[in-house]
Amino acid sequence: MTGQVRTVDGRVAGRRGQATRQKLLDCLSEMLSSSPYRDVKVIDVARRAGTSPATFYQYFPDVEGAVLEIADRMAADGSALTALVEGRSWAGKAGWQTAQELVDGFLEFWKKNDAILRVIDLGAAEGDKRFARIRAKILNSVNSSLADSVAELQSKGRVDKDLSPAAIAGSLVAMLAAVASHQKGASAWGVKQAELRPSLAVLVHLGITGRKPTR
Amino acid sequence: MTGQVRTVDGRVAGRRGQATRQKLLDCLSEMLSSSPYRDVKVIDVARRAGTSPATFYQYFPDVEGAVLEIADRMAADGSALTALVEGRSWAGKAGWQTAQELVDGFLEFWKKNDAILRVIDLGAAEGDKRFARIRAKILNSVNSSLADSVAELQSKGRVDKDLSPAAIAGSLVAMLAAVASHQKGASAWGVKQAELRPSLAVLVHLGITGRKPTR
DNA sequence: CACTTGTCCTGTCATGCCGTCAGCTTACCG
DNA sequence: CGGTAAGCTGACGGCATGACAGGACAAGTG
Repeated sequence: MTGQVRTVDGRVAGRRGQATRQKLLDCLSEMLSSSPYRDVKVIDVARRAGTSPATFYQYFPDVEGAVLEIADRMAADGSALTALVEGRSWAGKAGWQTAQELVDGFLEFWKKNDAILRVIDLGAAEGDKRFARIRAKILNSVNSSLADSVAELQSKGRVDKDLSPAAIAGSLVAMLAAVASHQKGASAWGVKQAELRPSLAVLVHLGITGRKPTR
Repeated sequence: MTGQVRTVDGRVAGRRGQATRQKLLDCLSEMLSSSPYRDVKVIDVARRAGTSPATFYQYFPDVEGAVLEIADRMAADGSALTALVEGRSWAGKAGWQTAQELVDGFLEFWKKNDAILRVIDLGAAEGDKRFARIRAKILNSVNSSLADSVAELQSKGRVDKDLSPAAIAGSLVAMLAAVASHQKGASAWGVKQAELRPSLAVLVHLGITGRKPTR
């Protein structure tokens, strides 16, 4: 599946080359965490990696290209989110449990990858299809599974039948992503971190099942 | 309240100066809509405004400074969102009406100002307090009003009392903002635009009142 | 061991944007 | 009409970008 790693000018990268390439990606990741996306410069990344700008351009067309690579890898890793919803029950106490674990997993994942996720979100919002695809890949793993649950509860008459399951699931997932990406600044709008988790869990449970959770 | 407009080097701006300044802001706004934030350069803005980069730096410290100015004005304008929730009822059919109009107003506002709102969101997520404050200013107008409604319904026993009203309201508002900022790309994750509105309205109504809307 | 081959890195260069300054032009006012 | 402050820009040093050719290095070959 993963073809050979290639440089911009078409050579195949060997062991040493892949190591520097990886180091550049790592340093770029750190830079994204510590400074605004707009101010991340190739020369800074190269310096931090102990190499020169020319080397960077041998492996990536530009900063955006490298960011896409990081995002792609994280997207693959992000399929771990699927485990949070796949095969879970939304009935009774188990449903409350499911909602809580989904929220926790989401916040955790976002906290761990906040820098790159910010950039993906921006790219997608700006209309860049490559970023939009990656964002969809990450969220869809949760999204489609939630949509299935909604559709199932619809057939039992618990949820309004003329609503689109995908739209409900998508909105809830977007909510989780949005809150997660601003969780650091939550206190700025007068909410304590600890209050966020239960509230989100209740909202998710309400949205999926149409009922308040039984704890 | 609004002090005199001043240039970077301390002069007071006269009629002509304020016009140029405004033109620069307008052009920057257009640039933000048409190209990625990362690629917006001072020289492009200046060229489009029919002036020189040096002039830009006379009125703004840098691109970010000008963006903050645009954001600030929009935040003032954005208090129009307050009208969507202030003094509205969440009971019965009126409640469903309120939810729908809130969603509509939100999506509309976002569609009109998507470019600048994207940048504000990014800045806030990156931890810049100036952007966070502006974002809070926009969202708080809706947020606090919603929180009041939740608190009121809590006292009637309709909503769980150990949940933070501010956290619930904040999460719902974050959802609206997130979906709004990705509404163009909604089809990418398999949802039609038209399906979004009712789903969001239902979720908001559920979150605030704890009950499905009666239509 | 010298030689070859192909990968890997960097010095260097042209180009273009950044951010600042001195200085020129324009408008206003007594 | 002269003085004063506002308004604008040309020009400049500095730095990032992106391309290239060539040197360093490791591994295989006779």
